[in-house]
Amino acid sequence: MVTPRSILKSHKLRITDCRLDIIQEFLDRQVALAHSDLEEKLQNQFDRVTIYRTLNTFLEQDIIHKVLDDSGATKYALCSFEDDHEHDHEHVHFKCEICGETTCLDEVHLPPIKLPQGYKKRDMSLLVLGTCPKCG
Amino acid sequence: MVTPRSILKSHKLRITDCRLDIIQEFLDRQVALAHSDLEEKLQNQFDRVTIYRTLNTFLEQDIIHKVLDDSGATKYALCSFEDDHEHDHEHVHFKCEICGETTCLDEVHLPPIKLPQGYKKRDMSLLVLGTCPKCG
DNA sequence: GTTTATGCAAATTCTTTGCAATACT
DNA sequence: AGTATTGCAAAGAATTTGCATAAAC
Repeated sequence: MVTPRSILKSHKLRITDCRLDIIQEFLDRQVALAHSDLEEKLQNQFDRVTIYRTLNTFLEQDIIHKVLDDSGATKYALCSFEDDHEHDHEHVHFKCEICGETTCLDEVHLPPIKLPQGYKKRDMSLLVLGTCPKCG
Repeated sequence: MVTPRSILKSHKLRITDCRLDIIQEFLDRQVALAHSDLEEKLQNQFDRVTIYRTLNTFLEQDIIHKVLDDSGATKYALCSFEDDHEHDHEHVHFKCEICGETTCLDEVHLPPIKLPQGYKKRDMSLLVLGTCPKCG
């Protein structure tokens, strides 16, 4: 079972309240979160800087990844730990233009893409913009 | 033929040096550019603020579009004026992890994607990360 | 006890806004 | 001439850095 604690332990990171709370937040809401979302949620519990540093630590450790966003804001989401076998490097996200939420569509898989001569692919991210079920 | 001048005219925008130079820069280099790239290139010719405003004007007029980037920097690229028929709302970009350049892969087309129940798509952007022909 | 994370202050970078001067049509 | 754009100064976000204190192992 995946818990904030187990995630930190498996990455050999110290267990602190801020880290636990941030991971918990990602687990609870299955959407991509920006620094500002976390700051708002964990209001006054942790310093703004600590949240930045925590996010950067998690990025380095591949606990979270950046989610592309058209608005300019940097958003993050948990890397999926289910299919951990080889970190599948394929991200499909949906951003609702009404509520602004970005969700990971883990169940959607990208068909193979043919790239022009000479290009070598290592990772792919698809961002779909539109209307989500809640807002539709 | 597409020239900086013709682009501005067809969008009913006034013809100014800054606008001409920025469009020219996009035409010359077929890559996505960040504000900082333009600032560097047009060094001391125009104010930083003017470049920001020009980019925003072009965005509103659909002369350029934002290109997703994993680095956090906002990048822009010209909208393709060839297949102008209905602004096809499908963007495929390739970012080389070695030289950092992002290019539009106009020749690559996304196969139709099946979204889960309730999601309605309006636009899609694919970012492929890897190695480009020059760096490969 | 040693190492690492946190909080606070402050520095940097990125982006927007207001307003007078300038350039475009 | 009338309107939109530019440059400059300044304000406001977003993000990073340094250092002493506090917490984790």
